[in-house]
Order: sequence, then C-alpha cells, then structure tokens
Amino acid sequence: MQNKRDLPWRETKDPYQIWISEIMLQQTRVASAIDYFNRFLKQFPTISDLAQAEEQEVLKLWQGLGYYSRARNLHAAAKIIQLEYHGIFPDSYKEILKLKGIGTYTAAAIASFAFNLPHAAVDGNVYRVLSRLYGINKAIDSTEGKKYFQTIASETMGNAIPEIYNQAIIEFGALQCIPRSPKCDICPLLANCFAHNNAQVDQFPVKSKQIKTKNRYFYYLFLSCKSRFLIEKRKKKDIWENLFQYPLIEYDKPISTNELLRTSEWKELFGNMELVIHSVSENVIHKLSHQNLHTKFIHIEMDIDKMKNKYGYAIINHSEISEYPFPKLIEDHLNKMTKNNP
DNA sequence: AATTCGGGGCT
DNA sequence: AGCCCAGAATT
Repeated sequence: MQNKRDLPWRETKDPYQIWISEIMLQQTRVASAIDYFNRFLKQFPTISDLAQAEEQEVLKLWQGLGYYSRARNLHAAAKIIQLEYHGIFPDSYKEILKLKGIGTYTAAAIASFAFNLPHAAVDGNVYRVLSRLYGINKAIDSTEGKKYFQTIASETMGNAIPEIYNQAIIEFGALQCIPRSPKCDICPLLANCFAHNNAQVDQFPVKSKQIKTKNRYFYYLFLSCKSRFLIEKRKKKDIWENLFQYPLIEYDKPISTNELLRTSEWKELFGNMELVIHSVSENVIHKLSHQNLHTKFIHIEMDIDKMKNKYGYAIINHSEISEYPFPKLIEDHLNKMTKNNP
C-alpha cells in the first residue's frame, strides 16, 4: 500500500514491540502514542526488562496516556510470559488472547502483524469502513453486532495476506474513510459503497448506547512545607488506580471552604491542629469521557511532619516527582507549583 | 448486556 | 458540546 504512514512500530516484526504498540493504541490516537512508544522501548527494550521492572516505573512511563489498567495489565502479562513462556512471546492466536489486556482485536492484530496468522483485526476503523461499504446497520456496541462484523471482516479478508490486509483496512479507515467528512471525492471504493450511494455516509456505523457523564467534586489538599509535600496512592477500584495524588476529600456536591473544614474527613486528617489556608484555587474542571471532575486545590503550608504518622500518606520532595506516576490533573498542578518555586 | 476505565483532538 | 480514537475488563 503506497499511502501508508511511517510509524515506529512498523519498522519491526518483534512481537514484543508490536504488542506494546497495540496496547498503547487501544482507544488512543496514533499521534498521542508515538512518543510514549519510543520512550517505553528505550527504557524496556525486551520482555525481560519489562517483567523485572516495578509497576510504579511502568505507570510513570504511562503517565498522561490514560487508561492505566493497560499499563498494569501489560506489566502483569510480561511477568507471565517471562515465567510461563520462558520469555518468548506466544505465537498462536489462542495463547495471545489469554494474556491480560489482550482481547479479540489486539490478539488478531499481533497474530497477523508479528506472525502473519489469518485473523481479521476488527477495530473502530474496520467497523466504520465495513458498515459504510456494506450498509451494515447492526450496532457495533452490541454483542450480536460485534460477532457479525467479525464474520464479515473474516470473509472480506478471504485469502489475502493477513498482515497486509489488516494494516490496509485499518489505515484506510484512519486516513480516508474517517468518522466525519470522509474523503469520498477521492475514494476508490466509491462505486461500491452502500453508504455513499444512499447518501448515508454519516449514518454509519450505528451505535446503540449513549454515554452519560457524572459530576464529582474533588477537594485536593496540597500540604506543603518548603519543597516537601504530602501524597497518597489511589488503591480503590476507581479512576487512576495505583497512581498518586494529594490527600483528597471528595464530595457528592459542591461545598464551600468553610463547609469543607467541618467535614468528618477534614477532622479525621487534622484533628484540632491549627492551620492557615494559604490559598484556594479556582474551580478546575477536569473532563474525562464519562466524568467531570470539579476540583479545587487547597494549599496549606504547615509542619507536614505532624502528618507522617497518618496511615497511607507519604512525604516527598519536589525532586522526587519524577519517581511517582500522577494523573494529568495533579501533574498540571505540580507544574504550576514548581514553576513558582524552582 | 451494561458499565467503567483517560486524555486529547476535531468539528 | 459532542464524538471518537488500532478496546478490554468487570459487574
């Protein structure tokens, strides 16, 4: 295919590198993943390097990319490959599919790209191309729809070379048959395209579900003493699992600073300590796909060594920021603080 | 079958 | 403001 892009993961047949790229590309644009891919491979050149790393180091390399369970699953799977497959990446679709974080799309992608095995990789691009081309109105987010598209994709692949076919149809969806305003005027499949011939290009693919967003209210306590401040690790099954943040008081509705001082969480943290609030930030609205996080940062300068016996918290210095993975929301705030205090 | 996981870019 | 991105795991 003469119009394909030059991408770093296309320069190798190493299943490990292809694996890393496919995980990073899940629900993530190519442009966002390129730098992360290069940094990741530089730090972890082989499965063995990744398997021996600490999860925290892997998450730090993933910082800002989102969907952090991908990094946790990647690390866990590397350990499994190291122990149970003697460090050799499995070379069958069935075995690849067993690995954590690898579903039908990623297994087919790796199987075809690394081992040229005949499995049709069906991602968002393929759903779009096939639904428009054939006029398939089954919902792509239904169990039946997914199964149907997988069948159609396999039939469409036929006896083509799996690696070439999969790369081509995905690339076609990414560059030509794009979600909005596809380039139909220069499309080679124009004459055969159901959607175009029926003026329904914007009707495909069909989705059934709709996302609803929740509002959450975060009050982050930036407790500092000179260049040191308090952090904790998020451990619950929630957003940002195993990433670090400042002590957090979450509420189900917006509250004033005065109300915050009277919450049980505040009293639990500080008892009857005397505190001076240095500043309260403006409301920062951090938007995720399905959550709007209304956030305020409460800056308190205090003798934070009084907090070191509080279970679950750690005191770190600015110079140690590079060792801890933080959500983008915290990373942005840290960048502001360190700019003011070099 | 429905929900939950980030963050960014484009319209 | 909404949609979607080289999706998968969990409930």
